[in-house]
Amino acid sequence: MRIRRMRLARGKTLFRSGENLESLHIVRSGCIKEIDDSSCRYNAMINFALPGEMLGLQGLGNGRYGTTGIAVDPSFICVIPRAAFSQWCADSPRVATEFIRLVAKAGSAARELLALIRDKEALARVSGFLLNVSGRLQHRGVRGRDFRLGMTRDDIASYLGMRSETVSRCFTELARRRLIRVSAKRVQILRGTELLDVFQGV
Amino acid sequence: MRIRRMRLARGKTLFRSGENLESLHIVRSGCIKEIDDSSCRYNAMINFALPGEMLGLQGLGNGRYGTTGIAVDPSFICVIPRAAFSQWCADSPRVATEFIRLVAKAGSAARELLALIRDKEALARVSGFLLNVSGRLQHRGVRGRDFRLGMTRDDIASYLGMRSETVSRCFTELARRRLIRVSAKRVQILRGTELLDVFQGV
DNA sequence: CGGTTCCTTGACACAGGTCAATGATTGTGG
DNA sequence: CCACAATCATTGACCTGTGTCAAGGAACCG
Repeated sequence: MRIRRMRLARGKTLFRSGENLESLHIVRSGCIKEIDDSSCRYNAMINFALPGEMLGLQGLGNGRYGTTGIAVDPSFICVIPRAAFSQWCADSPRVATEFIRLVAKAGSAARELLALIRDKEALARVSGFLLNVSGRLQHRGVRGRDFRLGMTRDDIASYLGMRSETVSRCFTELARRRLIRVSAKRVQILRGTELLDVFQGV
Repeated sequence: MRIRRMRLARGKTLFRSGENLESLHIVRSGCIKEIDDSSCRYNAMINFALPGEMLGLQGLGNGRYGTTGIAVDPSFICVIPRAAFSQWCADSPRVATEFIRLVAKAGSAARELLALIRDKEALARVSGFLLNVSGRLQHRGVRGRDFRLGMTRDDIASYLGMRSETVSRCFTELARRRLIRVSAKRVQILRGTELLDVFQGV
């Protein structure tokens, strides 16, 4: 049961919702979005994985992928066969406990997003989203203030529970205030502190 | 390491956010709401546990309670010491795997709520909420079409990402259409099928 | 029985959804 | 490498759902 590596072109599908969960994945480079195609909404993005992050954990609940994973940027992926994963858990309770921890953490990500969407207005959501991406990139040691957002505005909109027009307006407004700079898919964070203020609704 | 049972009066706190996770809990009767007091919002309910359901799972990620648990009805609770839980996991990989499943499922509940809030308007959210409670009660074999909602309108509102006034208006509207009957905290579901239609936004 | 908390209802305002038109970017085939 | 088409992003004008504020009534509790 070897761990494989693979390349995935933009727009290609890594796994499909409902399929048997054969492998877990780790993103080495690029970006994979998870969409919920069970939803009536078209293209409802419910998560996205940046370099260093894991995919498929929530599917362990019932052995099937709960989402469809699509590359929004050319990506490089580690593939961990499920059998290997199960073997590790069986071999070592310590590993199993660690995985419980990981899965629980994946759940709390959903909870954070929930809080963002329930309690904040549009501009705060977009600020929070940008800070979240920035933080996650920095956490892995890369360029956290100047990055490419491979996903479309529609993806971001469905992720944040709003419309792409509103996302666009928020980007424009934050740029007008000189907190960020945007050109197409490239985003620069100019004033992180003030962006945090907007996020927290000061 | 015995499993204890305890009684909890309405309004009493079962555990507090940030405290060391000493036990997991199962609700035998009554209802426990979990609120997120880290949020700036007052009384932000992020979950509630009905009879037969487990509490605290998402806290396994870091060994602390992530929420505060409060009884909204007089409740009867099973207390499982964390040490007992860890012991089971260490003794049997099978139990550990089962817990991974449970924790993953707890995460998917958050995801469902997320979908409800992102994609549906107020009336659909309230319908979905009522169907959810009804289904969970029936799942445990009890009166699923006629139940008491111990929590306040404010709790429901914060759970569903809206205002208590709007929750009230939705209840009134559903009652006007004769899909439910409401008197204070008592709710009867009269036409489940049509309620489902409203939920799905027909 | 009186006070407190909770619920309902109405009037009004505004954030964000909707629709439509234009411009920018990306991808493709010659 | 360029030209053309398709997709994606931006902006404006308008409209609607839900938040906000306020007032009155019902339920609950000591």
